[in-house]
Amino acid sequence: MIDKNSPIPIYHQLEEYIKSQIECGALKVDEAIPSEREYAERYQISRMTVRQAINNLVNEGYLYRQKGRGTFVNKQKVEQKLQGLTSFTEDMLERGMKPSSKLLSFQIIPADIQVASRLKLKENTPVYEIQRVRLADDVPMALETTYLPANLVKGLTEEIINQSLYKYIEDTLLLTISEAAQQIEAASAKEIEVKHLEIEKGSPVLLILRTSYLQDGTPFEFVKSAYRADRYKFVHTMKRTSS
Amino acid sequence: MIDKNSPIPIYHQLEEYIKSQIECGALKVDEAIPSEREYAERYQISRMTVRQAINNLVNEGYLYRQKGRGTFVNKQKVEQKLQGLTSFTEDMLERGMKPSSKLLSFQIIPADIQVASRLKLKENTPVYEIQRVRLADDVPMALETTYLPANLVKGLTEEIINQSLYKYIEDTLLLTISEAAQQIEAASAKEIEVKHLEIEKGSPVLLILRTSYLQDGTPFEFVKSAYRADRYKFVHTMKRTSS
DNA sequence: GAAAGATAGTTGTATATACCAGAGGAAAAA
DNA sequence: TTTTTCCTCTGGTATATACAACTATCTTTC
Repeated sequence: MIDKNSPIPIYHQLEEYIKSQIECGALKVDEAIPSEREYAERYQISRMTVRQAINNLVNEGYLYRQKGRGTFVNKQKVEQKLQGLTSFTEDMLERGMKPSSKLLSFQIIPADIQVASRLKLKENTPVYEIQRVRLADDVPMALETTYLPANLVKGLTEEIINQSLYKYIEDTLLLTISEAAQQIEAASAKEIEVKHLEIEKGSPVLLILRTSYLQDGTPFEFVKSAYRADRYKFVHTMKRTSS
Repeated sequence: MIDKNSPIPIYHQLEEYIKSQIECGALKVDEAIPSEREYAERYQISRMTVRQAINNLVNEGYLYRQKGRGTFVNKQKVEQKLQGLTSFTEDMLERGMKPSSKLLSFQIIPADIQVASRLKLKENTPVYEIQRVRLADDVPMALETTYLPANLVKGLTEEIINQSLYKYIEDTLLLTISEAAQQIEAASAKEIEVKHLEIEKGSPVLLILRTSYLQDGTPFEFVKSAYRADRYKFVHTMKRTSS
């Protein structure tokens, strides 16, 4: 279960293990999980390491502690899914469509002023540029250009981006995607968009500029997307913050 | 500053101290705070204790870490407020512009199929229809049509809607606005939008359809807005919900 | 039988130490 | 001058240990 020689931190392995135990029902709601000392003993790791794993799960709301009694499984939080930050792939699946991509270009280039500013990098810092036509049910839906700091996502290959970039970032690089700021506007299709989206010149497109951040606030992704206005609507929910 | 004999845990004392330093401006946004080792040395406490204090502040969003560089002060939550549900008036004030309106029509009409569906009413139920040109710094920004169930917001007058509708609903009718669902798309300006927004035929516009709900889930407002694409961008933030 | 005390188990706080990995600048080499 | 190497700073991970504070149970005492 716990592999000390793995490059994945022990506390993270334990976190995943406990989470899986909760999800498969081996640990039930309001039931005490094994004590910190027991985990330490069982897997021959330090109690402080166990604490680090449990602390994270407490912060994420999976567990709660009671001094002198133990640590218990929390009720699953009912997430409001609609407003979540999702990739194109996740978005399309949610809408019941089959997502696919056509890769136009994939290269490392020096960041121009806009990209550098969005990713909080110095100008000309190397970044991946990935340009794709995004398809839904095999019909062009959007023209998307993604920029990633080259030093953050080393070893990116065509294969990976054909799978799920977000999955790679979260599961392999072990980075935690936290939040994103989006800017949405309407525009007339430019030459390149006319060509790849198979629309007429002057047709309206929905432009979405997104900057995504890791938990520590580091920007890790800047995406420019141009969606076909006749095929795509952006949907989200908002809460009223009482003044 | 740090009292080892206090019954208050050391890490908590340090937390409060760092927070006060942020609030009084001694530590500025995006500025590095002293390193963990420096705090440990300065107050003769263990680095792990310092880490515990800083961890908590990171989890609460006061600080963010960057491996190899240091720990930095985060933007205050006030700057992260943009995501809230706001009226046009509040939105423009937030952007530093002067909002105003030109009332085009104000009447009670039977709900058509779209409006009835959005407000969860039967067709032909009476609703207020308010059509306005929204101006920012005296320049047309959007054409907006609002629908309100007549039985929910009785006694609506032109005066009230020239003030703040949200204020009236919350302060006078004592209804609590909870959340809204929005649908954002791009389109080409229609005849009526061309006329009132002073744009050319075929210009792109940003369409925003919003349904707002009270705390008990009752829809109380349906708004159709067409914004000038060259003057308005919709901005918001999203959180990543871990799968 | 009821109250008081001991006991064992839990999490909470704190220290000292060690090594790893990323970032950045200084020194050395080309 | 430009490139490379190295050193030192940073936070990240992990261990071992100790005692405090709280909870629940068992045991003794009244």
